Amino acid sequence: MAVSEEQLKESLREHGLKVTPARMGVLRILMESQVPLSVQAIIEQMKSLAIDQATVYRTLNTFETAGLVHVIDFQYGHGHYELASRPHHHHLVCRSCGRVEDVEDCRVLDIEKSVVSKRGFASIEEHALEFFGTCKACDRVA
Amino acid sequence: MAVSEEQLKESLREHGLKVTPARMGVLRILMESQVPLSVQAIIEQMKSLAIDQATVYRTLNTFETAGLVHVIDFQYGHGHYELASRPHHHHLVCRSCGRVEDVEDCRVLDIEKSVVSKRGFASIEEHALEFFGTCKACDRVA
DNA sequence: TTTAGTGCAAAAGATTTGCAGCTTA
DNA sequence: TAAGCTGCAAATCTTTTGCACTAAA
Repeated sequence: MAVSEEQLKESLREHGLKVTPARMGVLRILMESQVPLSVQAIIEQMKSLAIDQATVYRTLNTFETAGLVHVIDFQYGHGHYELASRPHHHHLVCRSCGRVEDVEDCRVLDIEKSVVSKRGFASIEEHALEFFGTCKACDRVA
Repeated sequence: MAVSEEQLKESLREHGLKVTPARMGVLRILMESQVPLSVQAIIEQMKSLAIDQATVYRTLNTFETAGLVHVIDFQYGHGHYELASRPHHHHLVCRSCGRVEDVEDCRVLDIEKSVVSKRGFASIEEHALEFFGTCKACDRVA
């Protein structure tokens, strides 16, 4: 879980970014999280480092442009950030408790291939796939 | 493309909603659109009917709760609304020009089944799948 | 008539930006 | 040192809400 300073610095440099306390902080939070985080959750955690929210927004945008993070949509009206370095996967979201699980099994590539060949599209760079349902714990309560 | 007043009224009543000019207007805009629309685009169109933006927001929330519309995420930071009555499909979005095409071919159900059986989830109610790429027109220009 | 919907204006939230000062490479 | 970050405060934008009034069933 714990991430070393060196890992953080190396990761930033690999993406051509300067090393600063704000970036180290945001990156550490994302690296140590098991689930995608909202901007607000990150801002909240960054307060302990006395980092301004404007900086958090700027940092996340920088990270996104640098390809360091992805934005995931859980249909809450705002995105959630996740490290782009994680292996390709999707999410399973419980609409009752908000619990999020990863889904490694991705068979979307077949669909992609046929979509590209049948359509007027030149290429597909990315796809987003999320599942929404009810987890067993919530189901038992209901 | 044109939608009759009767169709609009019937659709609203079917969902247990009162018939009002604001609702007829928003519903007509969604019915006549080939693509999912942002709230701002709808507000813009509703100005010609002298309907306030607060009413548009309220109307869209009402529609969503009533199951009349779905919100789609194109990763622009805000959702796009689409009629829920349309047959199940996904979207192909050109990141260059914003063009949106429907993808009828959905083979996600297989994934869903295995996800439910292997995981601690009781049920899956919905999934969201969007593709992002470059359309041929944009590809030629680039 | 009764309940629900709407306009208007204000409030609340979320995100972005200008600018001066500070830090990184 | 030069270029790029950051804090702070203000500006923008987006969405929600209170309330009096109006319209739908």
